[in-house]
Amino acid sequence: MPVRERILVAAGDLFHRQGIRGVGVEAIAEAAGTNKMTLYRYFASKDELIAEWVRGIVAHKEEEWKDLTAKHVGNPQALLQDWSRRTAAKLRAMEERGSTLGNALAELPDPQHPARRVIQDHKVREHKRVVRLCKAAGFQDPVLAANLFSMLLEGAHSCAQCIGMRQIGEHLVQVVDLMVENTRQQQIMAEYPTAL
Amino acid sequence: MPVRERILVAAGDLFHRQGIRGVGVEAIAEAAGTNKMTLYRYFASKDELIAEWVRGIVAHKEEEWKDLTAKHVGNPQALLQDWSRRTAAKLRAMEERGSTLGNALAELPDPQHPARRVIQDHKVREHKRVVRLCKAAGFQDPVLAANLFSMLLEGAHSCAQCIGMRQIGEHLVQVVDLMVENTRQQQIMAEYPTAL
DNA sequence: TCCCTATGTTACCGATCGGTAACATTGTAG
DNA sequence: CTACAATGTTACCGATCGGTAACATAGGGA
Repeated sequence: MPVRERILVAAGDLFHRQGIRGVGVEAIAEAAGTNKMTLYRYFASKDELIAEWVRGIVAHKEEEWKDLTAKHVGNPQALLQDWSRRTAAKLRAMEERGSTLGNALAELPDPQHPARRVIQDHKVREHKRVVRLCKAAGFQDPVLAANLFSMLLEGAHSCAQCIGMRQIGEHLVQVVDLMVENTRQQQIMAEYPTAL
Repeated sequence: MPVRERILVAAGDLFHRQGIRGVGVEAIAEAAGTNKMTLYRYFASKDELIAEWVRGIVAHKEEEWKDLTAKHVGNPQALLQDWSRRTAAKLRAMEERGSTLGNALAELPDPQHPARRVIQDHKVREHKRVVRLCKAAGFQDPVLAANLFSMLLEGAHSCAQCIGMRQIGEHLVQVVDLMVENTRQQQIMAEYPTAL
């Protein structure tokens, strides 16, 4: 594994577990099996390293969206359900610490920080995608539905820390399934009451 | 205003705007119109100051819950609606930065940190309260409903940063109203489709 | 062999941070 | 006035941090 990649992986691991501001470049270099000098030969500054790490996460998420749209072409309902299931699966693997990008946003209050823009742009793109999906899925108020989805998915990461990951994950897919099933059979939310 | 309180207010303001780790004790003392020495005569350490600040926030929230329960005694549905409306109102006043406690949790990864326990205990208490409310409100699956509420309310703070505060706030109360109206008339979610 | 590139090593810089000691100042109650 | 308690001032400590300079080492291709 090339040095640069090892540094990014080590940095990501430490950033996520100890917080961006809670870890120094020296610790990152050591965790990557190298030293500070080499790190600074690949990244101009710690902030640039942070930004590059965030860019990697965002790129990975966008890739996943590509997979999802390719897999469920012409079936936005199934796409939304799959999305919630993947999120729930990730929740189960996420111990203690909440959303990576959410935490990063909390730790980088400076609006000028390069990483902030990357995250916000990505969230805006994601939201637009969800609105489009909800429109295609036949929701009568696609923006409302998309905001509901976003709130649920984002909130799941926060709640999972204090309530259980398993329960939150299961209920997340349960609610999303209900919403989607509801649009599938035009006569809406017939079984929603039984579940709630 | 007594010194100790001024320090707590100044600290809270700076913590929220610049991040806990992004502000030094000297800046806090100056913002409070005093100096570092006096600060350390009231707080044993920065971590204790953080913990005390968090205790204040949590106490304020618990107080608000007392108000809510006193105001809507015997009417859990109205309570939940009022809760969502107050949250939406706070969202409108929250510029850029997300949930204060959520950010604090992200900035204090150490499980041993005194402030962490305070936040987590509070969230657990809050969740139990919401479960009890959902049971009283007649939801068929109170735990599922409570988790849904929690995800929505928590997620609203995250989403408000990238989508608009106003829109998220409005949609939050809209969805909560639908859920609550649904339990009021046993015949469930009749108008939910029209809205979504 | 020679050289060039990538990486490691060490030492260091200036800044900032949390926290403390010693002393000066102020204001108020008796 | 005096005495005491609260607050301000200054200077400092040790640790850590982000970042750099200078030099050593290694390894591979010509």
